[in-house]
Amino acid sequence: MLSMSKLTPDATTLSELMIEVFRVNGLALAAGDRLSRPAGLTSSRWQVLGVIDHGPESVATVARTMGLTRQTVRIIAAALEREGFVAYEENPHHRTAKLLVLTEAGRKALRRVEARHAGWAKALAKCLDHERLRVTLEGLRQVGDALERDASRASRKA
Amino acid sequence: MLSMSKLTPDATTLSELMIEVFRVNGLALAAGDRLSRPAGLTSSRWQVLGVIDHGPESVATVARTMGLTRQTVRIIAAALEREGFVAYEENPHHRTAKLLVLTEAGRKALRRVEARHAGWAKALAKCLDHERLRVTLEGLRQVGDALERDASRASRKA
DNA sequence: GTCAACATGACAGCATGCTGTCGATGTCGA
DNA sequence: TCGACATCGACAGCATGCTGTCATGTTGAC
Repeated sequence: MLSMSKLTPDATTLSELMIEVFRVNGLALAAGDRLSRPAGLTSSRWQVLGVIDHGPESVATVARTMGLTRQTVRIIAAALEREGFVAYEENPHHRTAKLLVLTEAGRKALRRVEARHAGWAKALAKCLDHERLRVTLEGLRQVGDALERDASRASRKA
Repeated sequence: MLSMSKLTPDATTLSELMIEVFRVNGLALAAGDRLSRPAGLTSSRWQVLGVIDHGPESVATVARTMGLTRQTVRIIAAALEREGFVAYEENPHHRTAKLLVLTEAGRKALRRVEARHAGWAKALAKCLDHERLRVTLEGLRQVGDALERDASRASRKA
């Protein structure tokens, strides 16, 4: 995605935007890991805990919520269970599809990460202009929507 | 990165921005794969070819240029060599550090992807307002810079 | 009630990124 | 010239995502 020879100015700006998206994506993932590490978590594990904080859920449901595959969540859940952050609970509606539920340690870790995250986001936002942030978010959403239309068009053709 | 309870409005906007960055990142990667697949490539492989299009380079140099590790590029290069897109060339300045060089097939594949990419970016940019795109890029860069400062601050503390 | 879809969890295998380590090779200063 | 240091390619091992496949469970149409 880097070579930009023979592109129109608009297309060049778009390509530069993509590169910046890649950069911010990497930095944000690193920040998430940094925030969750002190609680013994990673970004993905923190996110799983966040999903089941609202109530016990099956692996498949968590996967759908997070936009990951069942298999991926299954691995994350196994790790979280091994480390005592979640437990498997019998599901009254399904014999084999057990429910993931937060343990006390899991809840405590989640609260800790959430507190760190809140402080971090607040401090970071203070360095940025709120109106500009809003405009950027809006623009990024338009780009995302355009990309999504493009993707669905491509998948229809294939 | 999803739970946003107890966040200030600024911090909430920032978090939503991150989520949108994740989304666009995924969509852009998928688009890159879609563009390069017809030429028998993936995003990473295309990018490696783009780097050595300017001239033969060692694995380590390509890695630095792309922001990946030597090991990762070594694997990609091995695949590209296996499939005939690149070849290893003797390096006059270093006996063991051979240079990656495009083969004719590699150059042809690269040109093909670049053409597809140019058309794709042009069509996509047409659906978007250029000025808005510029503002979004600018805003994203500020966020990226802030994240980078935050990361280097954190690494200094650790 | 039965049988065909569908949902779920588990397993194998793959892709692509990382780190840590090693030995070979280059480079530069004393 | 020689020795410390940096660089390079290679290997092992890990993390985290994916797909494909399978057996089992659940549900709904008939």
